[in-house]
Amino acid sequence: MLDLAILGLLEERDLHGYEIRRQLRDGLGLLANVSFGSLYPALARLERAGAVMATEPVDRGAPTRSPVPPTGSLSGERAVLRARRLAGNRGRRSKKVYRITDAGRRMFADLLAGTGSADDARSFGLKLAFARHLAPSARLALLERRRVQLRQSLDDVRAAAHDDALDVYARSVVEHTAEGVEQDIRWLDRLIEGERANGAGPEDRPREGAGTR
Amino acid sequence: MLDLAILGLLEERDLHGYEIRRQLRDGLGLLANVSFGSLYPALARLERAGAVMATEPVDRGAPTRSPVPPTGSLSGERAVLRARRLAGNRGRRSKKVYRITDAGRRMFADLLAGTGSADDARSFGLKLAFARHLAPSARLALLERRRVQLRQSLDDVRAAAHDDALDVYARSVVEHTAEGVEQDIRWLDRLIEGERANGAGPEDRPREGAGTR
DNA sequence: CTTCGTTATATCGATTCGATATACTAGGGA
DNA sequence: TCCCTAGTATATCGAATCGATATAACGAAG
Repeated sequence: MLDLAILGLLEERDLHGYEIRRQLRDGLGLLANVSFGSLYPALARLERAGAVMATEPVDRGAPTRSPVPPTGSLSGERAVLRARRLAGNRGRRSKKVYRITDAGRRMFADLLAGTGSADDARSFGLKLAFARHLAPSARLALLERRRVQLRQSLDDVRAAAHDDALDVYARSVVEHTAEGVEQDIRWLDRLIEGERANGAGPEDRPREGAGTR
Repeated sequence: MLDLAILGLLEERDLHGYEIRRQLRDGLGLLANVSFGSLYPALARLERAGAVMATEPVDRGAPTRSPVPPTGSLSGERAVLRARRLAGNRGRRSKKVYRITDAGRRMFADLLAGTGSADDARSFGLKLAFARHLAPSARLALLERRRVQLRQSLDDVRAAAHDDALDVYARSVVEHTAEGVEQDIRWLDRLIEGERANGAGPEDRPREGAGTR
């Protein structure tokens, strides 16, 4: 899930972890508010899998220092770092800038088109946010798969609403959930209609429509 | 999160794990469909914490058998079980029926009233579903806390929508998210109004003011 | 000069999920 | 009779994610 988001951003340009988080939060809002506790392990995972590679930023004067070895005393470690700083190491904290690889691009395409684990609202929202990378037919398929899932969800939640053992509060929760699903379905229907209108053209032309930024 | 749901159901009556899952799924729908991979660890956790206790169901003819020891051969283990069955052990698979303790009831009250980790939609929905166990003032406080959070979310997601680097698909996702939050707020407003109308009655006098002081 | 806010990477424990294994019963055909 | 499936029931495993926390550097404010 996170992998998709990371690779999607790296398709555009090279980024470091902090920047990835910011773009996800500022760009997609709540939907993609990801914590560092999942982001950094995810980046390490993707690097291990060969989907991304870490590149040293060029603006460093000195090569990356090895981590400070534990001395058993906090002040000891601080002393080491202070010595380094005073010794003329004026470089910034090393940023690890990540670049997507060919394998990563393949992985992104698979994640985006694949039917696996697209069943929660967040995964779907993320996929749709990157839907410009899909061929029109695959985009339509994504929307229709999601619609089928939501129809099923609506049936389930309506069945739950018929349970007469619910008190006012539980019932309100269930009914509000149903309304949310209905709104989702109407949204999907508008998107599907739009896709069909657009896709009426002759061929799949992946003409890019995103801003350059 | 799961702890709250489990304790809430056990407040009503004793239940075993499978039944807890069914009631959560059938009663609250999507909001509370929980997997066994979280349910059973949660029950073990609560038992360790002394919040619930496992009681043997009375309808067993024989005491619970110890687990079949590994013989190194599958057919060997099957043979043991077959022998048991043929020997007259007609009992069902042992169900572990859980009962809430006094400590569990206290824990439930704390989880329900506590402001901690109430920030996601699922936790809030769950709390509201059990809101009949709250004093009217605490119920109102829960709703108003949630409303503040949603207002903040709405600001965030609207800020995201102003990002002009978004293509049509990403923008649609963000706008739909905003609509969902708006709908949530309207729902909350209806609930809050209902609470105020109800709470005007002489019923519940909470003594210590849950609001302004 | 010290404190504060921001940028930046990283790890930890806890929770949750999905998949899987095991055990038992009941019913429906072949 | 014998097997196959479906339902009930408990349990564990690995992986993903979160929230909290630690560490580090730096510029601006005071």
